[in-house]
Amino acid sequence: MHITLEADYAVRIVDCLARNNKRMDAKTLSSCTGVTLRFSLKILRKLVGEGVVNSFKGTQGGYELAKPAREISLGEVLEIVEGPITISRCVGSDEFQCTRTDDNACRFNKVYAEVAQVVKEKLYSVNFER
Amino acid sequence: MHITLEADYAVRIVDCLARNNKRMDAKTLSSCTGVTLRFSLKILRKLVGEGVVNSFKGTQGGYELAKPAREISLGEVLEIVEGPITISRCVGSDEFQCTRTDDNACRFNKVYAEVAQVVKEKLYSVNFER
DNA sequence: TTTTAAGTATATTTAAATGGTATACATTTA
DNA sequence: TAAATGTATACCATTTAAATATACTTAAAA
Repeated sequence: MHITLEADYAVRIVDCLARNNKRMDAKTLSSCTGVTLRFSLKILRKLVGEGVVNSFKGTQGGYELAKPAREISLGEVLEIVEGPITISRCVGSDEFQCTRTDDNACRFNKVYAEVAQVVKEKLYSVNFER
Repeated sequence: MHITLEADYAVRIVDCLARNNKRMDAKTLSSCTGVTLRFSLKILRKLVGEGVVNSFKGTQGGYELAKPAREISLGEVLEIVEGPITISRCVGSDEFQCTRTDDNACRFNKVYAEVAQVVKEKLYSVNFER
């Protein structure tokens, strides 16, 4: 029940941008966060795609937060990289569907859903403002 | 942020024992839970080792709960199979230790620890009584 | 118009975790 | 003592995660 390294990296990157509060190129971000350049680019693309980060091409190009740090939540960043926060694989309408037929099969899925909800609330209550 | 299939299997097995409330051999448990016999045995060993299930050898042997279903929590079973419930890899004194040195590195680990605590409380509040 | 930096797309590689098997052996009880 | 059952250890296969590589395109500023 861990977050992936990639998700942790994404958090570092957003945090780095939030703390410096200026446009930064991928190379600088890479050394700031300790994430390899290539992998940084990969993650940055996802963040840009979901509207958390803006990118700028050309000289003096780079990345900056697309909105105030206060409006970016930890949960948001994690879900961009990890997908929806769920505990059980059955809960949530993923591609993974439970195939069990006995009625007691999913007795605990209700619990898992509740847990996921609590986790979500907690993670969305934290933002990147210093 | 999912539980593993193995953990889900372990829950099924304990649940099956709790619902039937009698000694059951591995083969029966296997067909009851839909987990392969071999893999059931592997999981059962862990459950026996941690005192959740008792095993009996010989003819009429098999497995039964080592204590009342009410006293076995979902969290307990999950942690037996998955290890300690944590969100970040740094939090919790695992073998994995954070090597980052900048002071902002673990700004979010406090949050992760809180989340893990909430998850734990929720999972330990549910037991296997019908 | 050249340089710098990012975008896109795809593919490969490596490593770790997960899920599942196989073999050989030990114990118990009818 | 034989049949049924559990134990221990090692192994293998698959999947997922993490990281790298290649090649080409687009955009902006000096």
